[in-house]
Amino acid sequence: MSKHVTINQVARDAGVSIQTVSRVINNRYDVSTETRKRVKEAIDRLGYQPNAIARGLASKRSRTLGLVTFDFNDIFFTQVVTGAEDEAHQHDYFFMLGSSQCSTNDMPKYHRLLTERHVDGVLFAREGGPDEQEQILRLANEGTPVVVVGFHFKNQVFNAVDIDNIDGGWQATKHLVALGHKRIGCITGPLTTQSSQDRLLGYRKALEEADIIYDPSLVIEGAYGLTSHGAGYHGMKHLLAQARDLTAVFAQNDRMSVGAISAIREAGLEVPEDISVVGYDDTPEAEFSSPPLTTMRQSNNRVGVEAVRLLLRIIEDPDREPEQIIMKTELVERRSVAPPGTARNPKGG
Amino acid sequence: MSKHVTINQVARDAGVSIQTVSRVINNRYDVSTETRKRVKEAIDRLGYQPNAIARGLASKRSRTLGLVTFDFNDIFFTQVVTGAEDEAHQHDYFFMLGSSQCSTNDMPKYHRLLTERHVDGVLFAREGGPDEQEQILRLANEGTPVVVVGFHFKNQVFNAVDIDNIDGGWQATKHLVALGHKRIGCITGPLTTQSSQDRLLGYRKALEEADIIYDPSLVIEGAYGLTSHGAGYHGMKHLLAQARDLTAVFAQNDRMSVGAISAIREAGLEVPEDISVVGYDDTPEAEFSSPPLTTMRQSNNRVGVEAVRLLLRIIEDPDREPEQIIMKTELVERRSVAPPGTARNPKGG
DNA sequence: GTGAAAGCGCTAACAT
DNA sequence: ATGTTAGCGCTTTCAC
Repeated sequence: MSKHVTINQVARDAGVSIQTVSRVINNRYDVSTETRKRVKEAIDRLGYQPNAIARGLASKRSRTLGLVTFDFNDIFFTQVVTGAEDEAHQHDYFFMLGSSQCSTNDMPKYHRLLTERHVDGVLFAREGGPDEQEQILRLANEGTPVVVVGFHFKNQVFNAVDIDNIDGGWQATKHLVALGHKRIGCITGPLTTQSSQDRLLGYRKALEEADIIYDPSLVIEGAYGLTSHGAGYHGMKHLLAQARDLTAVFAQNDRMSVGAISAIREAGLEVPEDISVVGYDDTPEAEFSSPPLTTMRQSNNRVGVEAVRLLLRIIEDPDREPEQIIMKTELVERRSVAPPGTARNPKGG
Repeated sequence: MSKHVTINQVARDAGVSIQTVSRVINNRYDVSTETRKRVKEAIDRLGYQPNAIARGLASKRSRTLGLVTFDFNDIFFTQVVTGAEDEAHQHDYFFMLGSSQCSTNDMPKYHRLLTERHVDGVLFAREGGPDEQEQILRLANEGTPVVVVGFHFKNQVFNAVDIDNIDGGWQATKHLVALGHKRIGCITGPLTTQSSQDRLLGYRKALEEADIIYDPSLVIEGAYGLTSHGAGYHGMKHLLAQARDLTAVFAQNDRMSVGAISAIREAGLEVPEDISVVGYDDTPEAEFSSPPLTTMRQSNNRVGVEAVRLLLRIIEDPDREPEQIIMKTELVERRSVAPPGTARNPKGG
């Protein structure tokens, strides 16, 4: 219950008007060096901290950003959030959480963030369904600063920071193809998400380039988030039943890869001797799972940082042209991949 | 840029004064049913949303909570956060993120949350060092509503929600002991954390009860968070070199277990035939790693929910007695554990 | 039960 | 370069 110092006391202490103090804390140029110094001293002396709530009310800028995430259990998003939070703090912004699911007939949380808490902008770190995407577009059209992360709109340039998933899927698959694999399975993420579709597109592209005919029965849909491991496991079981001549799998995230490997082992097969596995994300477990995972690496932190920078730019200049930042991925080679036919004893051994 | 409806317009529309509207939105009892109805209609008609910033300034209650986490990459905390956020929203509270590390000579983020953003309370979902703990105690003494999660103070009752880690470590180890294991290794979390110390305490207790002499050379310190896998891997390598007669390991989180299993395999041994492994957390990967992990399960979401409830109670009544909520853990049996000596061929085969 | 007045701590627009 | 005057949109007294 320590009494907070107000701008008033600082003004009195420094022998200036409230206004002048305001100018100093807002770094305005029109204050004489001497006055500025005097005010700053008073601020330090009294330990004054401007009240962000009052500033927000008066200036109509809350210096608060809304954060909408699907869940904190997907490594991509948690890393993005970490980067985003850091960058926001650098600019004296704070994030407010608006992630949690709401009861169906409720208003979306980000809406409340906008109308009640008056956040200056919103970072969407989840790919919602078409409904939500439409909402996002509408929001942006109404002039709300919005940046999306982890997906982007294909038919228009929208403020977004994303990973080049087509290229990622292509690189992952091409790596397998280059080693001589011809029967390559694919366990996708949820095909409602663009990232999964894109990674699948990259997969197909790599096959085409190698004149390998695309076989839909080698593709099975998995899941992101907490259920990934299970999805990878069951997906792999299915693929194994589907095609015993499979020699490689591209699982669209590392968690699914781990689940897939589990299923492969259960079938009495070895990774990579019988079946090679490529993951995606280069999560921490990738390096230390058995075998260590060949996977696609991307700087998710960086995605968060760039997203906040972009969002801040939009807040400064709401009329600026939309900008789409697509970042690259790189292949990390470990031990879950080998040329086909390296099994010590043929299949099932 | 849609003009926000203000309380003024609602008052005019309903033909009442501003205060009456205020009373209605604050659910005060001293409004006649009829007036209340009229006001509510006006609110709906105009789509009025009270401006939380203005309310905060006037009432000195921001309806905002500060959230301090170590990082979002530890499953315990992310799940706690998910539960906490949900519960907060139910009570019209929002969370502000104050997690990120700050430059050394900077003020801690949670301090800015308190002095600048005027959050009504702070949830500490990380166990900082002694310095931070002292800060937390000081904050609380000054009357700031604070709840800590994931650890608690042993020498005093402080507002905290935590897991009974001693019991958890005891259960995990006892399970191994009951199967006949005598040489049981332990890969702890960072021993600077209470949870790791407690789990270790439980481990020792279980050994003692079985008259197994505690051998410090079987205990090695690992890590939480992103580096867990690596720590588990290296820790296990170390243990294996240290004691070839080891038949079981209690790794204090699932990620370390996965890393440990990797190391065990690399040494040409099998899990659980040669070495049994018990993890902790029952993370999603536990079920689908190979082999599926026997581990300790706890409801982390629930921890978050209870923490917010407690925090809200404190905010309502700052003078209430401190309360410490310690939740239980349960063992989940899967396939990473077997009685000792089940190897098909003896060690190294 | 309802309204009028005052003010939360700051910024904006205009003065000087 | 600095001060004055008005609010921002609410809640809080305290009237009636």
